[in-house]
Amino acid sequence: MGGTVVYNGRMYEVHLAPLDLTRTADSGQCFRMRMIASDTCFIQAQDRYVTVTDLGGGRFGFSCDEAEYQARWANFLDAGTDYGPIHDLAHDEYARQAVDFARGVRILRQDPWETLIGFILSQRKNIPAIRHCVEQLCVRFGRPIGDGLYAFPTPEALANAPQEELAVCSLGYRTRYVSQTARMVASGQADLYAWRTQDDAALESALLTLPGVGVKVAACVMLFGYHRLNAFPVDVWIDRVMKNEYGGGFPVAHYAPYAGVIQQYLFVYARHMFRAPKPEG
DNA sequence: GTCCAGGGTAAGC
DNA sequence: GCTTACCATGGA
Repeated sequence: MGGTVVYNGRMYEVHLAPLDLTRTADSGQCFRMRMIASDTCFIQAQDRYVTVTDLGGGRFGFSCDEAEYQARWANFLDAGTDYGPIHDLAHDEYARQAVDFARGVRILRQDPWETLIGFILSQRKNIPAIRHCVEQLCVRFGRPIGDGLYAFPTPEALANAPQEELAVCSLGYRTRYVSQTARMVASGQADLYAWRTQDDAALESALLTLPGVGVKVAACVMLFGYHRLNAFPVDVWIDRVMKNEYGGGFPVAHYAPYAGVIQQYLFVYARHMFRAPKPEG
């Protein structure tokens, strides 16, 4: 824990609003993004890493040059999307509260393979446990990229890993899911990048053919790995919100084609409310 | 020590 | 089609 924090002396400054580093890092969509100070987060994705500091006033400092920011991190943080019109869709009191609380959370554009493995691991685990598993996989099977850091493992690396070595990463019964899915991807039987051209329904069907991927994990991979903003994952938290606040039927269609974004705000808000319940509530 | 976690699967109805 | 037990592990 703690890990290595790298400041390489470079700093590229950019305006990016709204962006809430803390709530995005803790939003359960990315397991290699974490706060390392109250205003600074450390992001690892595939074989790259960066430190981002909130400078105030919507300005952020990236520990890289402009070329790398433009080539990688602007896209990762979905800098090109205007979230304002999505926020305006909130049409009931609870949704408005969720948007107000979580409006700085962005839907990150993560790599499909990395997202797929992360969410296969996620089943019946809490977020800190998922982070631990992902980090173990990187350390044990990822390529060293300097400064004590490791890339996310390739499909080939996980496909060739003995299951007993995978199990050391606390994967539990998910070990065979990871192993089998990695083999399908490494062999080309499942071409995650070709699937980018499929429509939502076809993409979901393709994801559901992978071992350890059901409708919920498929929705998470679609939303966070393919940026399909209408994908609507229902986990235990969203299930509670739908039952407690919406009588069991959330108006998903009202938010099309951005239902997944609202879902993410509801997820972040619900977890916050559970941790910090209202006085007298 | 207990309860729970960004669920999937297979068996049973 | 819809329920239900079972799955391993660690965090809170």
